[in-house]
Amino acid sequence: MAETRTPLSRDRVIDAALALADERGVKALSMRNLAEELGVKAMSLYNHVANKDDVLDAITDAVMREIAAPAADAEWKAQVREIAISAHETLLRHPWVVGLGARQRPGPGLMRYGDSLLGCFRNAGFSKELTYHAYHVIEGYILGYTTQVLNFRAVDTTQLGDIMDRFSRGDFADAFPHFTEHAIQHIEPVPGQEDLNGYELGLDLILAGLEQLRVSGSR
Amino acid sequence: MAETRTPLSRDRVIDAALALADERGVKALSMRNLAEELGVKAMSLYNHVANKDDVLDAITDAVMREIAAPAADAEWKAQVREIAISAHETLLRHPWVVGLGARQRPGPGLMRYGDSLLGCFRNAGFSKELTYHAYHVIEGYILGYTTQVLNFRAVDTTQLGDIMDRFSRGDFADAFPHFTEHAIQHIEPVPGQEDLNGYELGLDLILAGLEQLRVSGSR
DNA sequence: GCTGTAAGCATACGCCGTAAGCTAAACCGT
DNA sequence: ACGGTTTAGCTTACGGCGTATGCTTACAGC
Repeated sequence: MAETRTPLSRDRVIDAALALADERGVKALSMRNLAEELGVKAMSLYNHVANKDDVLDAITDAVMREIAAPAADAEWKAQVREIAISAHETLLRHPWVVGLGARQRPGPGLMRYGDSLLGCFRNAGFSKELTYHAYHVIEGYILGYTTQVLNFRAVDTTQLGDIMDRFSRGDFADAFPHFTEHAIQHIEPVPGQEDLNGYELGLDLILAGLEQLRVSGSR
Repeated sequence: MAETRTPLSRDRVIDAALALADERGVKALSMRNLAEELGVKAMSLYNHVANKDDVLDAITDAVMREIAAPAADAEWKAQVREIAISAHETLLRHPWVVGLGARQRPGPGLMRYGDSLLGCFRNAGFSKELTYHAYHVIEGYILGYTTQVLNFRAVDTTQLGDIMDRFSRGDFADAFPHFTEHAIQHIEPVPGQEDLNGYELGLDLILAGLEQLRVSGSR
Protein backbone atom coordinates (compact mmCIF):
# COMPACT_ATOMS: atom_id res chain seq x y z
CA MET A 1 0.00 0.00 0.00
CA ALA A 2 1.28 3.34 1.07
CA GLU A 3 4.94 3.08 0.16
CA THR A 4 5.97 5.35 3.00
CA ARG A 5 9.74 5.33 3.29
CA THR A 6 11.42 6.29 6.53
CA PRO A 7 12.44 9.92 6.33
CA LEU A 8 16.02 11.06 6.10
CA SER A 9 17.91 12.23 9.14
CA ARG A 10 21.46 13.32 9.79
CA ASP A 11 22.25 9.96 11.33
CA ARG A 12 20.85 8.02 8.42
CA VAL A 13 22.92 10.12 6.02
CA ILE A 14 26.11 9.68 8.02
CA ASP A 15 25.57 5.94 8.47
CA ALA A 16 24.96 5.47 4.76
CA ALA A 17 28.04 7.54 3.94
CA LEU A 18 30.20 5.42 6.20
CA ALA A 19 28.86 2.24 4.66
CA LEU A 20 29.33 3.56 1.16
CA ALA A 21 32.93 4.58 1.85
CA ASP A 22 33.69 1.19 3.34
CA GLU A 23 32.06 -0.77 0.54
CA ARG A 24 32.92 1.20 -2.56
CA GLY A 25 35.77 3.44 -1.46
CA VAL A 26 35.90 7.09 -0.67
CA LYS A 27 36.10 7.97 -4.34
CA ALA A 28 32.60 6.60 -4.84
CA LEU A 29 31.31 8.71 -1.98
CA SER A 30 29.74 11.54 -3.94
CA MET A 31 26.66 13.39 -2.84
CA ARG A 32 24.81 11.93 -5.82
CA ASN A 33 25.79 8.35 -5.06
CA LEU A 34 25.05 8.82 -1.40
CA ALA A 35 21.60 10.19 -2.18
CA GLU A 36 20.87 7.31 -4.51
CA GLU A 37 21.86 4.86 -1.82
CA LEU A 38 19.20 6.47 0.34
CA GLY A 39 16.55 6.52 -2.41
CA VAL A 40 16.65 10.28 -2.64
CA LYS A 41 18.07 13.06 -4.79
CA ALA A 42 21.39 14.74 -4.08
CA MET A 43 20.12 18.09 -2.95
CA SER A 44 17.86 16.57 -0.33
CA LEU A 45 20.92 15.64 1.67
CA TYR A 46 21.61 19.29 2.28
CA ASN A 47 18.59 19.48 4.53
CA HIS A 48 20.50 17.32 6.99
CA VAL A 49 24.19 18.02 6.48
CA ALA A 50 25.96 21.28 5.79
CA ASN A 51 28.03 20.05 2.89
CA LYS A 52 30.31 17.20 1.87
CA ASP A 53 33.05 18.23 4.27
CA ASP A 54 30.55 17.94 7.07
CA VAL A 55 29.88 14.36 5.98
CA LEU A 56 33.58 13.54 5.83
CA ASP A 57 34.15 15.03 9.27
CA ALA A 58 31.30 12.99 10.68
CA ILE A 59 32.29 9.62 9.24
CA THR A 60 35.89 10.16 10.26
CA ASP A 61 34.84 10.86 13.80
CA ALA A 62 32.56 7.83 13.77
CA VAL A 63 35.55 5.65 12.92
CA MET A 64 37.59 7.14 15.74
CA ARG A 65 34.90 6.00 18.12
CA GLU A 66 35.68 2.39 17.21
CA ILE A 67 39.13 2.56 18.73
CA ALA A 68 39.27 0.70 22.02
CA ALA A 69 39.74 2.45 25.33
CA PRO A 70 42.40 0.77 27.44
CA ALA A 71 41.86 -1.29 30.57
CA ALA A 72 42.01 1.27 33.34
CA ASP A 73 44.10 -0.75 35.74
CA ALA A 74 46.87 -1.84 33.37
CA GLU A 75 50.42 -0.60 33.29
CA TRP A 76 50.91 2.41 31.04
CA LYS A 77 52.83 0.58 28.33
CA ALA A 78 50.16 -2.09 28.09
CA GLN A 79 47.51 0.61 27.84
CA VAL A 80 49.22 2.53 25.08
CA ARG A 81 50.00 -0.71 23.31
CA GLU A 82 46.34 -1.67 23.34
CA ILE A 83 45.24 1.69 22.02
CA ALA A 84 47.89 1.70 19.30
CA ILE A 85 47.00 -1.77 18.10
CA SER A 86 43.31 -1.02 18.14
CA ALA A 87 43.86 2.21 16.24
CA HIS A 88 45.95 0.36 13.66
CA GLU A 89 43.29 -2.28 13.17
CA THR A 90 40.51 0.27 13.03
CA LEU A 91 42.25 2.35 10.39
CA LEU A 92 42.95 -0.77 8.36
CA ARG A 93 39.27 -1.66 8.55
CA HIS A 94 38.35 1.74 7.08
CA PRO A 95 41.16 2.29 4.62
CA TRP A 96 39.86 5.62 3.36
CA VAL A 97 40.27 7.45 6.68
CA VAL A 98 43.98 8.15 6.51
CA GLY A 99 43.58 9.41 2.96
CA LEU A 100 41.22 12.12 4.10
CA GLY A 101 43.87 13.94 6.07
CA ALA A 102 42.94 15.77 9.24
CA ARG A 103 39.40 16.99 9.11
CA GLN A 104 38.93 20.62 10.05
CA ARG A 105 37.85 20.41 13.63
CA PRO A 106 38.35 17.56 16.09
CA GLY A 107 35.09 15.78 16.88
CA PRO A 108 34.16 14.03 20.10
CA GLY A 109 35.45 10.68 18.81
CA LEU A 110 38.91 12.05 18.20
CA MET A 111 38.88 13.89 21.49
CA ARG A 112 37.93 10.81 23.46
CA TYR A 113 40.63 8.83 21.69
CA GLY A 114 43.29 11.50 22.20
CA ASP A 115 42.26 12.05 25.77
CA SER A 116 42.60 8.41 26.69
CA LEU A 117 46.01 8.18 25.03
CA LEU A 118 47.27 11.33 26.68
CA GLY A 119 45.82 10.13 29.96
CA CYS A 120 47.96 7.01 29.82
CA PHE A 121 51.08 9.14 29.83
CA ARG A 122 49.98 11.66 32.41
CA ASN A 123 48.74 9.01 34.84
CA ALA A 124 52.05 7.17 34.50
CA GLY A 125 53.87 10.23 35.69
CA PHE A 126 55.01 11.69 32.39
CA SER A 127 55.51 15.42 32.67
CA LYS A 128 53.29 17.75 30.69
CA GLU A 129 56.12 18.49 28.30
CA LEU A 130 57.17 14.91 27.77
CA THR A 131 53.56 13.87 27.28
CA TYR A 132 53.21 16.50 24.60
CA HIS A 133 56.02 14.97 22.59
CA ALA A 134 55.30 11.34 23.43
CA TYR A 135 51.80 11.79 22.08
CA HIS A 136 53.07 13.13 18.77
CA VAL A 137 55.63 10.38 18.45
CA ILE A 138 53.13 7.59 19.03
CA GLU A 139 50.47 9.21 16.92
CA GLY A 140 52.92 9.77 14.10
CA TYR A 141 54.01 6.18 14.20
CA ILE A 142 50.48 4.80 14.22
CA LEU A 143 49.37 7.02 11.39
CA GLY A 144 52.46 6.55 9.27
CA TYR A 145 52.90 2.83 9.62
CA THR A 146 49.23 2.25 8.94
CA THR A 147 49.31 4.52 5.93
CA GLN A 148 52.22 2.54 4.53
CA VAL A 149 50.40 -0.74 4.91
CA LEU A 150 47.37 0.72 3.18
CA ASN A 151 49.44 2.25 0.41
CA PHE A 152 51.02 -1.09 -0.27
CA ARG A 153 47.67 -2.84 -0.34
CA ALA A 154 46.21 -0.23 -2.67
CA VAL A 155 49.09 -0.62 -5.09
CA ASP A 156 48.97 -4.34 -5.50
CA THR A 157 45.19 -4.32 -5.66
CA THR A 158 45.34 -1.93 -8.60
CA GLN A 159 46.62 -4.34 -11.21
CA LEU A 160 50.30 -3.95 -12.03
CA GLY A 161 52.08 -7.02 -10.99
CA ASP A 162 54.23 -6.10 -13.97
CA ILE A 163 56.29 -3.78 -11.79
CA MET A 164 56.77 -6.73 -9.47
CA ASP A 165 57.98 -8.80 -12.37
CA ARG A 166 60.57 -6.18 -13.12
CA PHE A 167 61.89 -6.45 -9.59
CA SER A 168 61.85 -10.23 -9.67
CA ARG A 169 63.70 -10.12 -12.95
CA GLY A 170 66.29 -7.84 -11.38
CA ASP A 171 65.81 -4.89 -13.72
CA PHE A 172 66.86 -2.50 -10.98
CA ALA A 173 69.27 -4.76 -9.15
CA ASP A 174 72.39 -2.96 -10.38
CA ALA A 175 71.23 0.55 -9.65
CA PHE A 176 69.27 -0.20 -6.47
CA PRO A 177 70.30 -3.52 -4.97
CA HIS A 178 68.92 -2.89 -1.50
CA PHE A 179 65.62 -1.62 -2.81
CA THR A 180 65.36 -4.64 -5.05
CA GLU A 181 66.07 -6.94 -2.13
CA HIS A 182 63.36 -5.21 -0.15
CA ALA A 183 60.84 -5.35 -2.97
CA ILE A 184 61.43 -9.07 -3.33
CA GLN A 185 60.83 -9.52 0.37
CA HIS A 186 57.43 -8.00 -0.22
CA ILE A 187 56.71 -10.10 -3.28
CA GLU A 188 57.93 -13.43 -1.94
CA PRO A 189 57.68 -13.38 1.84
CA VAL A 190 60.04 -15.89 3.37
CA PRO A 191 58.32 -18.32 5.75
CA GLY A 192 58.54 -16.85 9.21
CA GLN A 193 59.23 -13.34 8.04
CA GLU A 194 55.81 -12.13 8.99
CA ASP A 195 55.94 -14.03 12.24
CA LEU A 196 57.37 -11.05 13.90
CA ASN A 197 54.93 -8.26 13.44
CA GLY A 198 56.70 -5.19 12.16
CA TYR A 199 54.14 -2.82 13.58
CA GLU A 200 54.44 -4.17 17.10
CA LEU A 201 58.19 -4.37 16.84
CA GLY A 202 58.43 -0.64 16.19
CA LEU A 203 55.74 0.11 18.71
CA ASP A 204 57.49 -1.75 21.52
CA LEU A 205 60.73 -0.11 20.68
CA ILE A 206 59.12 3.32 20.99
CA LEU A 207 57.41 2.37 24.24
CA ALA A 208 60.70 1.18 25.71
CA GLY A 209 62.34 4.42 24.68
CA LEU A 210 59.59 6.49 26.23
CA GLU A 211 59.83 4.49 29.44
CA GLN A 212 63.51 5.41 29.66
CA LEU A 213 62.68 9.08 29.23
CA ARG A 214 60.00 8.79 31.87
CA VAL A 215 62.24 7.36 34.56
CA SER A 216 65.24 9.51 33.69
CA GLY A 217 63.19 12.55 33.08
CA SER A 218 62.70 15.73 34.97
CA ARG A 219 61.91 16.93 31.43
CA MET B 1 57.34 39.63 -34.72
CA ALA B 2 57.19 35.92 -34.78
CA GLU B 3 55.86 35.19 -31.34
CA THR B 4 57.44 31.77 -31.34
CA ARG B 5 56.99 30.23 -27.94
CA THR B 6 59.18 27.37 -26.82
CA PRO B 7 57.39 24.11 -27.48
CA LEU B 8 56.03 21.91 -24.77
CA SER B 9 57.91 18.90 -23.54
CA ARG B 10 57.35 16.36 -20.80
CA ASP B 11 59.90 18.08 -18.59
CA ARG B 12 58.32 21.50 -19.07
CA VAL B 13 54.94 20.05 -18.13
CA ILE B 14 56.27 18.29 -15.04
CA ASP B 15 58.26 21.31 -13.90
CA ALA B 16 55.25 23.56 -14.27
CA ALA B 17 53.08 21.07 -12.42
CA LEU B 18 55.52 20.94 -9.52
CA ALA B 19 55.68 24.72 -9.35
CA LEU B 20 51.91 25.01 -9.53
CA ALA B 21 51.40 22.48 -6.75
CA ASP B 22 53.93 24.27 -4.55
CA GLU B 23 52.52 27.71 -5.19
CA ARG B 24 48.78 27.17 -5.31
CA GLY B 25 48.31 23.78 -3.71
CA VAL B 26 47.54 20.42 -5.20
CA LYS B 27 43.86 21.27 -5.44
CA ALA B 28 44.66 23.96 -7.99
CA LEU B 29 46.66 21.49 -10.05
CA SER B 30 44.10 20.66 -12.72
CA MET B 31 44.97 19.86 -16.29
CA ARG B 32 43.23 23.07 -17.34
CA ASN B 33 45.14 25.26 -14.89
CA LEU B 34 48.37 23.55 -15.73
CA ALA B 35 47.81 24.11 -19.44
CA GLU B 36 47.00 27.76 -18.88
CA GLU B 37 50.20 28.18 -16.87
CA LEU B 38 52.03 26.95 -19.97
CA GLY B 39 50.08 29.11 -22.39
CA VAL B 40 48.38 26.15 -23.94
CA LYS B 41 45.06 24.29 -23.90
CA ALA B 42 44.37 21.34 -21.65
CA MET B 43 44.34 18.61 -24.25
CA SER B 44 47.73 19.59 -25.59
CA LEU B 45 49.28 18.27 -22.40
CA TYR B 46 48.25 14.78 -23.37
CA ASN B 47 50.81 14.79 -26.14
CA HIS B 48 53.48 14.72 -23.46
CA VAL B 49 51.98 12.97 -20.43
CA ALA B 50 49.72 9.95 -20.28
CA ASN B 51 47.16 11.42 -17.89
CA LYS B 52 46.93 13.30 -14.64
CA ASP B 53 48.14 10.36 -12.59
CA ASP B 54 51.26 10.31 -14.68
CA VAL B 55 51.84 13.95 -13.74
CA LEU B 56 51.28 13.24 -10.05
CA ASP B 57 53.65 10.29 -10.17
CA ALA B 58 56.28 12.42 -11.81
CA ILE B 59 56.14 15.39 -9.47
CA THR B 60 56.12 13.09 -6.45
CA ASP B 61 59.23 11.37 -7.67
CA ALA B 62 60.86 14.72 -8.39
CA VAL B 63 60.36 15.68 -4.76
CA MET B 64 61.89 12.42 -3.56
CA ARG B 65 65.02 13.34 -5.46
CA GLU B 66 65.47 16.34 -3.16
CA ILE B 67 66.07 14.16 -0.13
CA ALA B 68 69.72 14.15 0.83
CA ALA B 69 71.91 11.08 0.51
CA PRO B 70 73.92 10.44 3.65
CA ALA B 71 77.65 10.92 4.09
CA ALA B 72 79.08 7.56 3.10
CA ASP B 73 81.63 7.31 5.90
CA ALA B 74 79.36 8.12 8.82
CA GLU B 75 78.08 5.75 11.45
CA TRP B 76 74.76 4.15 10.55
CA LYS B 77 72.67 6.05 13.07
CA ALA B 78 74.06 9.36 11.87
CA GLN B 79 73.31 8.35 8.30
CA VAL B 80 69.73 7.36 8.96
CA ARG B 81 69.27 10.44 11.08
CA GLU B 82 70.44 12.65 8.24
CA ILE B 83 68.12 10.97 5.75
CA ALA B 84 65.16 11.12 8.08
CA ILE B 85 65.64 14.80 8.83
CA SER B 86 66.12 15.65 5.20
CA ALA B 87 63.02 13.68 4.25
CA HIS B 88 61.02 15.48 6.92
CA GLU B 89 62.17 18.88 5.71
CA THR B 90 61.59 17.99 2.09
CA LEU B 91 58.06 16.81 2.71
CA LEU B 92 57.33 19.94 4.71
CA ARG B 93 58.60 22.02 1.80
CA HIS B 94 56.12 20.31 -0.54
CA PRO B 95 53.10 19.86 1.72
CA TRP B 96 50.95 18.25 -0.94
CA VAL B 97 53.12 15.15 -1.36
CA VAL B 98 51.92 13.22 1.66
CA GLY B 99 48.33 13.93 0.72
CA LEU B 100 48.76 12.18 -2.61
CA GLY B 101 49.26 8.77 -1.02
CA ALA B 102 51.56 6.28 -2.64
CA ARG B 103 51.67 6.75 -6.36
CA GLN B 104 51.16 3.64 -8.40
CA ARG B 105 54.68 2.60 -9.22
CA PRO B 106 57.90 3.61 -7.49
CA GLY B 107 59.98 5.98 -9.61
CA PRO B 108 63.75 6.33 -9.65
CA GLY B 109 63.67 9.06 -7.03
CA LEU B 110 61.87 6.87 -4.53
CA MET B 111 64.08 3.94 -5.38
CA ARG B 112 67.26 5.92 -4.84
CA TYR B 113 65.92 7.23 -1.55
CA GLY B 114 64.79 3.81 -0.37
CA ASP B 115 67.95 2.16 -1.51
CA SER B 116 70.17 4.55 0.43
CA LEU B 117 68.09 4.12 3.57
CA LEU B 118 68.06 0.35 3.29
CA GLY B 119 71.77 0.43 2.55
CA CYS B 120 72.45 2.16 5.86
CA PHE B 121 70.98 -0.80 7.69
CA ARG B 122 72.52 -3.54 5.59
CA ASN B 123 75.99 -1.99 5.69
CA ALA B 124 75.75 -1.68 9.46
CA GLY B 125 75.23 -5.39 9.74
CA PHE B 126 71.45 -5.53 10.09
CA SER B 127 70.13 -8.86 8.88
CA LYS B 128 67.89 -8.98 5.86
CA GLU B 129 64.88 -9.62 8.06
CA LEU B 130 65.61 -6.93 10.58
CA THR B 131 66.32 -4.45 7.80
CA TYR B 132 62.93 -5.21 6.30
CA HIS B 133 61.16 -4.19 9.49
CA ALA B 134 63.51 -1.38 10.45
CA TYR B 135 62.84 0.25 7.12
CA HIS B 136 59.10 0.14 7.64
CA VAL B 137 59.39 1.48 11.16
CA ILE B 138 61.52 4.44 10.18
CA GLU B 139 59.52 5.14 7.06
CA GLY B 140 56.28 4.99 8.97
CA TYR B 141 57.57 7.38 11.56
CA ILE B 142 58.87 9.89 9.02
CA LEU B 143 55.67 9.81 7.02
CA GLY B 144 53.32 9.91 9.98
CA TYR B 145 55.04 12.55 12.03
CA THR B 146 55.40 14.79 9.01
CA THR B 147 51.77 14.26 8.06
CA GLN B 148 50.72 15.33 11.52
CA VAL B 149 52.73 18.51 11.37
CA LEU B 150 51.22 19.31 7.99
CA ASN B 151 47.71 18.50 9.15
CA PHE B 152 48.11 20.84 12.06
CA ARG B 153 49.41 23.62 9.83
CA ALA B 154 46.59 23.14 7.36
CA VAL B 155 43.99 23.38 10.08
CA ASP B 156 45.13 26.56 11.66
CA THR B 157 45.76 28.14 8.28
CA THR B 158 42.16 27.46 7.31
CA GLN B 159 40.50 30.04 9.51
CA LEU B 160 38.89 28.62 12.63
CA GLY B 161 40.65 29.95 15.61
CA ASP B 162 37.19 29.68 17.12
CA ILE B 163 37.79 26.04 17.95
CA MET B 164 40.94 27.19 19.69
CA ASP B 165 38.92 29.67 21.69
CA ARG B 166 36.68 26.86 22.82
CA PHE B 167 39.68 24.97 24.15
CA SER B 168 41.11 28.06 25.80
CA ARG B 169 37.75 28.70 27.39
CA GLY B 170 37.74 25.14 28.69
CA ASP B 171 34.57 24.02 26.93
CA PHE B 172 35.86 20.45 26.83
CA ALA B 173 37.90 20.50 30.00
CA ASP B 174 35.47 18.37 31.99
CA ALA B 175 34.96 15.67 29.36
CA PHE B 176 38.49 15.65 27.96
CA PRO B 177 40.95 17.23 30.38
CA HIS B 178 44.08 15.72 28.88
CA PHE B 179 43.08 16.60 25.35
CA THR B 180 42.33 20.13 26.46
CA GLU B 181 45.70 20.39 28.14
CA HIS B 182 47.35 19.19 24.95
CA ALA B 183 45.39 21.57 22.73
CA ILE B 184 46.41 24.47 24.92
CA GLN B 185 50.04 23.43 24.61
CA HIS B 186 49.59 23.82 20.88
CA ILE B 187 47.84 27.15 21.18
CA GLU B 188 50.11 28.74 23.75
CA PRO B 189 53.53 27.11 23.55
CA VAL B 190 55.41 27.51 26.78
CA PRO B 191 58.87 29.07 26.35
CA GLY B 192 61.36 26.28 25.90
CA GLN B 193 58.75 23.69 24.93
CA GLU B 194 59.82 23.69 21.33
CA ASP B 195 63.47 23.71 22.32
CA LEU B 196 63.47 20.02 22.24
CA ASN B 197 62.44 18.94 18.82
CA GLY B 198 59.72 16.34 19.03
CA TYR B 199 60.57 14.84 15.69
CA GLU B 200 64.20 14.23 16.57
CA LEU B 201 63.28 13.02 20.02
CA GLY B 202 61.17 10.22 18.56
CA LEU B 203 63.67 9.56 15.83
CA ASP B 204 66.58 9.10 18.23
CA LEU B 205 64.51 6.87 20.40
CA ILE B 206 63.76 4.63 17.44
CA LEU B 207 67.38 4.62 16.34
CA ALA B 208 68.51 3.63 19.82
CA GLY B 209 65.97 0.83 19.86
CA LEU B 210 67.08 -0.45 16.47
CA GLU B 211 70.71 -0.36 17.61
CA GLN B 212 69.79 -2.65 20.47
CA LEU B 213 68.12 -5.07 18.11
CA ARG B 214 71.13 -4.95 15.84
CA VAL B 215 73.66 -5.89 18.50
CA SER B 216 71.42 -8.42 20.21
CA GLY B 217 70.08 -9.75 17.02
CA SER B 218 70.56 -13.01 15.25
CA ARG B 219 67.10 -12.04 13.93
C1' DG C 1 57.25 20.32 -53.32
C1' DC C 2 54.84 16.31 -51.35
C1' DT C 3 53.58 13.66 -47.84
C1' DG C 4 53.52 11.50 -43.20
C1' DT C 5 53.62 12.61 -38.57
C1' DA C 6 53.42 15.01 -34.49
C1' DA C 7 51.74 19.11 -31.77
C1' DG C 8 48.21 21.84 -30.53
C1' DC C 9 43.18 22.79 -30.56
C1' DA C 10 37.86 22.52 -30.36
C1' DT C 11 34.19 20.08 -28.98
C1' DA C 12 31.79 17.05 -26.18
C1' DC C 13 30.60 13.56 -22.47
C1' DG C 14 29.75 12.28 -18.01
C1' DC C 15 31.12 13.16 -13.62
C1' DC C 16 31.50 16.49 -9.41
C1' DG C 17 29.73 20.01 -5.37
C1' DT C 18 26.22 23.02 -4.53
C1' DA C 19 23.22 27.68 -5.19
C1' DA C 20 18.44 28.98 -6.08
C1' DG C 21 13.87 28.37 -6.27
C1' DC C 22 9.76 25.29 -6.51
C1' DT C 23 6.11 22.02 -4.62
C1' DA C 24 3.81 19.39 -1.48
C1' DA C 25 3.26 17.54 2.91
C1' DA C 26 3.33 18.12 8.00
C1' DC C 27 2.47 20.82 11.84
C1' DC C 28 0.57 24.85 14.33
C1' DG C 29 -2.44 28.00 17.06
C1' DT C 30 -6.86 29.34 16.82
C1' DA D 1 -11.69 22.63 10.62
C1' DC D 2 -8.78 25.91 8.80
C1' DG D 3 -5.16 29.08 7.22
C1' DG D 4 -0.39 29.96 7.63
C1' DT D 5 4.13 28.59 8.36
C1' DT D 6 7.74 25.50 8.31
C1' DT D 7 10.01 21.70 6.41
C1' DA D 8 11.65 17.81 3.20
C1' DG D 9 12.44 16.70 -1.03
C1' DC D 10 12.88 17.82 -6.04
C1' DT D 11 14.27 20.34 -10.38
C1' DT D 12 17.20 22.98 -12.72
C1' DA D 13 21.40 25.12 -13.51
C1' DC D 14 26.36 26.74 -13.05
C1' DG D 15 31.06 26.25 -13.19
C1' DG D 16 34.50 23.03 -12.45
C1' DC D 17 36.86 18.40 -13.42
C1' DG D 18 39.45 14.40 -16.47
C1' DT D 19 39.73 12.94 -20.90
C1' DA D 20 37.90 10.54 -25.70
C1' DT D 21 37.54 11.86 -30.30
C1' DG D 22 38.68 14.02 -34.29
C1' DC D 23 40.31 18.39 -36.68
C1' DT D 24 44.02 21.53 -38.22
C1' DT D 25 48.33 23.24 -38.65
C1' DA D 26 53.41 23.04 -38.99
C1' DC D 27 57.37 20.88 -39.75
C1' DA D 28 60.76 16.80 -41.32
C1' DG D 29 62.57 13.76 -44.63
C1' DC D 30 62.55 12.37 -49.09
